[in-house]
Amino acid sequence: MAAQEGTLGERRASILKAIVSHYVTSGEPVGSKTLVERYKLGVSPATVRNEMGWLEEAGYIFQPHTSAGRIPTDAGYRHFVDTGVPPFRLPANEARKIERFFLEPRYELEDALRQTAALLSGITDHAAVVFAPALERSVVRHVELVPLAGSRAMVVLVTNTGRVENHIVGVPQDVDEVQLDRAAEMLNKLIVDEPLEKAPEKIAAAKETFPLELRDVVDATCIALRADLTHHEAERMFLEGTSNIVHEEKFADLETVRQVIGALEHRRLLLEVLADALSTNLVSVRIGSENTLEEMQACAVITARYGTEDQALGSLGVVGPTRMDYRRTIAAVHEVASNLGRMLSGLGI
Amino acid sequence: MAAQEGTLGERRASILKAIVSHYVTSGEPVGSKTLVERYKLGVSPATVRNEMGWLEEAGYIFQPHTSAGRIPTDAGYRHFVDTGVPPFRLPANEARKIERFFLEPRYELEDALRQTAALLSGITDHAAVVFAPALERSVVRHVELVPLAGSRAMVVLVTNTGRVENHIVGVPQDVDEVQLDRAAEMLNKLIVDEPLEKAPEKIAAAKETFPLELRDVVDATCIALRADLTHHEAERMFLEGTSNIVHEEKFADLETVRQVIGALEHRRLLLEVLADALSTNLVSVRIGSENTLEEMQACAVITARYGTEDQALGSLGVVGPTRMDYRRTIAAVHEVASNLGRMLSGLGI
DNA sequence: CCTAGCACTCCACCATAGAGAGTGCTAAAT
DNA sequence: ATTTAGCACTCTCTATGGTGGAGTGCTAGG
Repeated sequence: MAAQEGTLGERRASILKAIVSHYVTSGEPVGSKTLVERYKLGVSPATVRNEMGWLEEAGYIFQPHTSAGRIPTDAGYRHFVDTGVPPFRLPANEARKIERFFLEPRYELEDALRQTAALLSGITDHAAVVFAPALERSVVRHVELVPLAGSRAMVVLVTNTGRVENHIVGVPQDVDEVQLDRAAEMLNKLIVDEPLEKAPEKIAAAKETFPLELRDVVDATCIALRADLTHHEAERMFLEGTSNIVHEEKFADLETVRQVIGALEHRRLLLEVLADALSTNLVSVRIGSENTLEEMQACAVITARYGTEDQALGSLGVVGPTRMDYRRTIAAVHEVASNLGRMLSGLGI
Repeated sequence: MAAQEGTLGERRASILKAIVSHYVTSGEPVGSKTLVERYKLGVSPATVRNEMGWLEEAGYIFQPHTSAGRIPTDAGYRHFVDTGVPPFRLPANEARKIERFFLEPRYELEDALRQTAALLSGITDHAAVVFAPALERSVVRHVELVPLAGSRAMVVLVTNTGRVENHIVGVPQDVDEVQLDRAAEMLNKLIVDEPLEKAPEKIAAAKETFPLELRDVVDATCIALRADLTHHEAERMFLEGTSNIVHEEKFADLETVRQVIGALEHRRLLLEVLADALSTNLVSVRIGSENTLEEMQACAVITARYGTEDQALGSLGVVGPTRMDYRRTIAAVHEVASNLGRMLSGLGI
């Protein structure tokens, strides 16, 4: 029956846990009396008060002012998450909702990812973001050069992860459609089934084998691929449920809300926030001040990678107030991530 | 010197104009004294009061409570927009900002459109949305069938408007890559340079010319094209600057903010809001209750189409509080739209 | 080591009052 | 016939002070 308790005693741990649980749902600072009434702690309010004094000293909770109840600090939430989470499953109806969502047939990767973000947002009531499979380790499936008007062409790249990138390049006046086709054919021979990362160098190495008049086009394609690879990552994220940030009074003031929404819009920043989810195997939780991003210090960010056991395809997560139901949210993120991974591998991605 | 005055007298018109101007910048209900002090109306406060009484009767302004100043109604803003706008140009530095933005080289349509939305949002300080060129009247440039793992293939469609759509389809086990290539080649012969709208029927009509073993694939492609055409429009919009909705205290209460942001997230709704911009040639302004969408009745929506003189490619616009600087915003929307149109036609789109 | 009791602190709520802004009306002035 | 000055009135906003309640820390006793 002894719960994990970290470095606190068992009683202190359960008091802290009760404080977090209660505060998350009520939103009001919680006092000793409420605590013993609602949670079977088996001690008197006075004892609880003593322990709360200790917990405050240790930095797990704080008082907004003298003679108010206690509120968990970031460290308090952290302890709660680290010790209280494992044995939790989503309520059956939500689990089924997820399952059913991933059984629907999908025809478009972008669509599917955006809707996944919407699903996650809907289940958690927080803002949700999903990153498309990373290009770095993707394998080239196909390259196409499509002529456009005015001595331009479009380089279309298809990867094994279902991503389709396009890039407009200039082509010399005297290169016609037939020649473009030939260039594309040669390029395909060269880089199909190669990792995209390696593609540019492969092409560069084989440059001499291309007819002289096509070299400009090949150069441009090379640059295009490299650009897709580096610059473009931040654009392939799907953010849904921003309105949830405003929804609740869980965020103290409007200025905070503005900051958070502003930060969410900054794709590049958000990319960083979710980046390290790719390295951890399980669900990653960043609470308040644990976020390096200043605008996010009022938030908890919960992320997970999705993909196969051995290889991460991408990552997803939610952003909400530190005062959130961690157990539920973590379970939801985990569940959606693993379902998405399964679906994509079912699609042969 | 006589300003346009609509159906009101000249003096009433200029008083209304003064009220709108002042309220938009100050945010406070404006009274008769302030009015004569700041705007050279040449009459006494008492006279202004009389006229304000008339304007209130006529529904152009209202009092939040007895003995407060007046605030423009939607009809008041409407009158202001209809009479006060024509002679206005963006401040030079902003005009230059737009110009410079569109001189930068662009390689990717999606990128360009998203950044255009960000630009528009930055200039106007409102939420901005840009719709990609519509698919309906686009012309097919290229179709490609790329094999994926697990008896699936990806249909990649490139249009003359620079859009690249993709769609995953199932293919029979016994169809290999060579056959897919052949099918793609035949399809290209059939529908390249045709309007996308016509493509499915074209293919259906020529179905008999395809070898038996390819007909399933061709059918699937047909369905994919049709799906791209109909279902997918709402997904190709780029929304930026949502945080501006929260930014200002121009929106009365938080609930309104939540509603607006929620509506913005509903891509399908937003599509409708911007849809009729395609029909009007100039800038369209919808103020408050003029919006059919209930959640948007606290907003002004300003939209414009972009494209060539004779053909609209797509539309863009901003969403902000009814209390906005209409002249500036309208000028900005107009300017960005025409610049975007010019840029795209420069790209041969 | 726990608990009951108690004095203390501070917020949240309410009522009250006064200042200020702006109005509508009336009567005088142009 | 308009316009203006004057005035009483209304309503909000802010500050003020008082009260109740929740919650605490401390102390003394179990």
